[in-house]
Amino acid sequence: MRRAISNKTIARSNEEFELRRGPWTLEEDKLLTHYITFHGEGRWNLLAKCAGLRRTGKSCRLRWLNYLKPDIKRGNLTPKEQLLILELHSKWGNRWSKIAQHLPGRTDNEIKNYWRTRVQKQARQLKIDSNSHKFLEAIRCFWMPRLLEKMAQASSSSSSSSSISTMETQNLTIPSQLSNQTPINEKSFPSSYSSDSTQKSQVFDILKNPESPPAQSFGNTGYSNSVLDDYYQVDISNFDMECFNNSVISTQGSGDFSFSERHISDWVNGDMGPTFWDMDELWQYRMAEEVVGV
DNA sequence: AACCGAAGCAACCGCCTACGG
DNA sequence: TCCGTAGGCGGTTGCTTCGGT
Repeated sequence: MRRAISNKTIARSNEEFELRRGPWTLEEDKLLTHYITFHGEGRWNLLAKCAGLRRTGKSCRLRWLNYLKPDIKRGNLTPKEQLLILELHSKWGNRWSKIAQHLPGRTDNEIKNYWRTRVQKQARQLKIDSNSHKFLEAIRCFWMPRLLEKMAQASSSSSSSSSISTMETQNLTIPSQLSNQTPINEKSFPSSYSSDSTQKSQVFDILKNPESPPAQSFGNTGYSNSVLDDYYQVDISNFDMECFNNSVISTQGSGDFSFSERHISDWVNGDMGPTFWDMDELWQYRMAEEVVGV
């Protein structure tokens, strides 16, 4: 009997110290949030013990930073956020946390997931290495222009003074440090991007100086209530590759891409091959033809 | 309605670095 | 200088959800 009780006690003791894994429960979230609210972050292992959580310190830290922290922004990435990710990734590569510093409310994990699920998916479908120059060039020439156009369109719909048409986006050149052939400068922005030079230069500053403190980045800091937010805060559900809708892109000269009147005309007349209402189809079709050279 | 594959994402793992003793 | 620990980061895994058949 004594031995039975002893074994039971030992078993319970082991159970008590056994670390939990897997999805967090509501109760655990409450414990962690409550503890941090009153005691602050840091000393994660100690925090886990004191809060009564059977989790590793690492696990607690991750849960807090990626999910529970009050300023975490949920929902789809806006076009401007996507653009910034593309731009910063071209500069820094997989430095997710560094990139995340410039997207207030977004976590490195979220950005990493976005890159892997959305961006790398396209590379896989095209059978090209997502780290290759070819793919980076494709992003610069195809994806980014569409994001810019989408943002401009959104701004034009909210502001009667600035309008943008597809035709106006001809010869669009994307600011990027990805390629040396396209040095970043303020003139790189389409003229139709904004009639307000102040707005244009603010966007330019962020892309040009990503090293600047996050406080000067997008979102609710620095430029809070700035034109940037009014200008680019677009809530477009599931917006990413569908940004290519209606777009027709051609190659010109030394690898620079621009919208061409001829292709627009072709598109209007329905001579553009696959139905371009399907984004993946468009992407694969045009990329295979223009970039991969198939 | 059931099944299945793909996509999305939360969580974990392992490695690296910084720091204090 | 070495060692142990904590924290941070990028890569990977696996569960859940969604959409198609």
